[in-house]
Amino acid sequence: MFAEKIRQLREDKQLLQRQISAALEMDNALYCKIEHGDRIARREQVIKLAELLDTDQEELLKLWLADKVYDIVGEEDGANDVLNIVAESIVEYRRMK
Amino acid sequence: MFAEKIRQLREDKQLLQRQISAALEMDNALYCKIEHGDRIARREQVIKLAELLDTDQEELLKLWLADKVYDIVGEEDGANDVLNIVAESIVEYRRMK
DNA sequence: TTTTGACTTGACAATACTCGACAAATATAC
DNA sequence: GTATATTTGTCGAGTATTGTCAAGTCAAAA
Repeated sequence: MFAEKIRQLREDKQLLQRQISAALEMDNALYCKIEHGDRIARREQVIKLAELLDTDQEELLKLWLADKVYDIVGEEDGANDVLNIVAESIVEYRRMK
Repeated sequence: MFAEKIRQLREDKQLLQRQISAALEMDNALYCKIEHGDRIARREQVIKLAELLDTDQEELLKLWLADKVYDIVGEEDGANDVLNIVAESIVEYRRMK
């Protein structure tokens, strides 16, 4: 998801991990893990990444969030029900505001 | 969501918070917070709760998970896109297995 | 109006997690 | 072979979460 995406983008731009990690001011080992999905980036890092990789920030953030959600429901049965409940309650909540 | 649900169920059964919290072996203050949504229960607690409240375990777990997902995407714009991405990737992943 | 019991809240302590750093291992190219 | 890029494991520091305690409100009973 997020991981594969940034790998792809990086390779498309022919950049090295260490170039990215330097720009993000993070240890290369850490960036490597992020690209593998072993670690989760922080929001600001994602934002900066979008810039570096020259891709849409919003879209990248969505993938990043999707990963986080997947971590919670991915293995669960009834995962889809859960997603529906959430979708539903978002609609409801936003109507109130 | 989860919070309101367990409160409702408890009241329906005419139980006191301290009866629940005793059965769950937790401080009553903590249970109170959970019932308010200030704190998140752990999985085993949810399972035990379903039993105590005489309700469907699966369903209660779904609400509990929904809360957690909501915590992640609730405030985000594009939340629905995120949910769709996740739903999609669940389908995909499960096909592979 | 005191008292009692149920519930709530805030501040703190104890735990559990995550991040980032570093070293070492593995791959890939030259 | 060397050199560079990537990957992996582990550890401490920092962060966040969970649980405890004491003090609080509120409503109904005495």
